[in-house]
Amino acid sequence: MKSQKDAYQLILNAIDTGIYKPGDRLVESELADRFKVSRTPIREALQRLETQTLLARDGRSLIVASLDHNQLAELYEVRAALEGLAAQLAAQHATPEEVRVLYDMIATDRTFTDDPARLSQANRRFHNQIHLASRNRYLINQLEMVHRSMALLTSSALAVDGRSEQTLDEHQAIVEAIERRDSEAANKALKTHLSYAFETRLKIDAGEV
Amino acid sequence: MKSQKDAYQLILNAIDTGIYKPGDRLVESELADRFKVSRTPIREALQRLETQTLLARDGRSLIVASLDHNQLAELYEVRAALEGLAAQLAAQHATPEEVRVLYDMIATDRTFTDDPARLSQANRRFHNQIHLASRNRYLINQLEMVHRSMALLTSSALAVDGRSEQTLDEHQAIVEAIERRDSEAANKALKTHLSYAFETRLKIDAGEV
DNA sequence: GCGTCTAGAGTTGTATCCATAATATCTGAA
DNA sequence: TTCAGATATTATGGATACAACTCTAGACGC
Repeated sequence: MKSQKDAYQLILNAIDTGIYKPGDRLVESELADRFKVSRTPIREALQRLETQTLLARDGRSLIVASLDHNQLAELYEVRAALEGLAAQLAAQHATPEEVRVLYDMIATDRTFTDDPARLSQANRRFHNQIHLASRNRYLINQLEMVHRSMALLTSSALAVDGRSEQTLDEHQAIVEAIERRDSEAANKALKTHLSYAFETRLKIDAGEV
Repeated sequence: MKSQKDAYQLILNAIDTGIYKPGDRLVESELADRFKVSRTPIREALQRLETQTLLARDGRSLIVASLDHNQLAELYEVRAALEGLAAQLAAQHATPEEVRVLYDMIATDRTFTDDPARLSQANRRFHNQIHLASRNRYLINQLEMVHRSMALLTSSALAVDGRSEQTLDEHQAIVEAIERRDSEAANKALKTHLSYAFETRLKIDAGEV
């Protein structure tokens, strides 16, 4: 049975896989048709997506949100603050087991630095693990939203030459700070990491245009 | 005409005015009845409120979210990070006019330090003004959500003896840092301010129980 | 008397219908 | 040819009807 949660996921996937691109108008009846459900669950899913700012209003209708240069910069500022806080809290709360898991992740990730898609997923899991270690559910939620916005609306920045190795080195520095329980250093290390990531993205965007 | 936005506001107000308290179950047909609209706009409003974590699921039904001690602490941590960032950015972007407005607000607020309700509203406006000066729309959004959670789910912390004057002195310090364009100091001043505010809240909660 | 199964009421979830608003198109005139 | 006005089509928002699911209470059997 299709349900409201399904409709939400289905639309999310459709946006994710590029069936609907930023700026595209989403027509309820069209979505209902595509996913073989009535307009009701579609409408509710769309509203959810709208409140999460993944969709935007254009007059009366909804379009897939897009991030212009300024918005991307703004998003990165907020993300840096939240991720920095997560690292800081992780340094305070992470158990030895969690630290080991983080180290293991980095070690594993080093074995496929030439597979950007897989690395991107691994990157996501790494950051997620830090979020969880923060022991702050509200923060975890906020970061999930931030990541969703970024994941859907931008392509991966890990395909640049040498960026993979650099990324993992930065990850290493973050985990070391967490292991030392040095929350200040962890905060800073994560912010630095994101700063480089943002820089890389900007370079990609500049080149692609 | 009742509309979906109205339903959202109506439910929000109903929670705000204590008609529905944290933990209360919200029955769609009951709300529809109360507000003289059909279940459709009610449902959409409820979904919005749920994604904003003002409502939580309990099995199949929705209840008004509540903040326990831990959640309140978690919320304050995130709020401090975001408000700190806002102050930091405000120090970078605020125009002289905006700084003057902030100073004016403090001056005005000093004239009614004995009216907690009015002061609470003024406090809200003051912080809002700083948010706007950050020039970061995403951040403004996030902070609006944080404030909504806190405003709905906790009573004001400004009714404590002497806290009003102290609050305004802290506000003064924040604005001075912004005026000096000292973003680091602004960040710190706002975080300190919130730290005291949280401390006050904890004292209230401890006394009330 | 206790446990389980069934029947029923109540609530959420889905589909469809209707009304209204917005937009696009077509026609006519300048 | 272009602009304006009117009309027609289409999409969204709201109401209602219907189905599925859950939880409870009562009855029957062990």
